[in-house]
Amino acid sequence: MRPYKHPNADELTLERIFHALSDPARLEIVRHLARVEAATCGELDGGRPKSSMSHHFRILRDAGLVHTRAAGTVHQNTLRASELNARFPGLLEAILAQASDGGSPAEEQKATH
Amino acid sequence: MRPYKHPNADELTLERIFHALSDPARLEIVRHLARVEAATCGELDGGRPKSSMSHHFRILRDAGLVHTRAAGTVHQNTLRASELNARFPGLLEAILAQASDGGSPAEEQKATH
DNA sequence: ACCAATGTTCGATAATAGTCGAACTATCGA
DNA sequence: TCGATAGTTCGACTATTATCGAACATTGGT
Repeated sequence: MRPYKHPNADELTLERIFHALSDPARLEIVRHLARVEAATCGELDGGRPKSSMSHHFRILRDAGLVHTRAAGTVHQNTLRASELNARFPGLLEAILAQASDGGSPAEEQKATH
Repeated sequence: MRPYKHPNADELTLERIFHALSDPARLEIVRHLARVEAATCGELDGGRPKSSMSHHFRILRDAGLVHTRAAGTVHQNTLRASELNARFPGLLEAILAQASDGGSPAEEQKATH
């Protein structure tokens, strides 16, 4: 559990990002993080075991979508929104587009800017 | 080989789209289609057998990214750019962003608008 | 020091996905 | 009608990925 390895913004590949987002659990995590700013792994499990969540978070980290930082006994996850917007303009906007079907469009502004 | 089944714009899901784009061959196909307007399956194989290409095109069709229309003995594939832009604004822009690394940004304008 | 809580890592298993040859279908041209 | 061309479908094999329990590590509180 030594410090996490996060890829630099210029090391990200869309292929890896798309793979990370192709899983429903992970897409849900990303959308949730877009709304809440920061969240622990435990807050986002949908009844899934910890080992599964850890797996998904690792893939999100490796893809460069999520940043994880240990804060005491808890690990805070954040969307790497500004870096993603800089490297792939429009991507986050697209990810959150469908989530707003029937919801408030204003909700998304937090993460896309 | 009866007429292809293409999902309607409102039936598309990001999960399916992201899965379709998570394969390097398919991402390459989409990027190529963004530049050329229309292309046959055969034009886009990278030495891969026809059965593999057919598989990839089916996934791209099912995801709603590509439209295929039989034109004589050939099948013309096109990016469903306008529908994708309407449903997931920013998505195509993001897909083509990385492709322009070191290339001409003007190239992409064709498909994103 | 001990305990509880939060995640990670490991290993096994199951599910999903990509690859490719071969047989098949449909269309066009001679 | 025969042959050539473009893709699809099928089936088998391989590889990648998801799931989950169990053991482990780290931190904070008492």
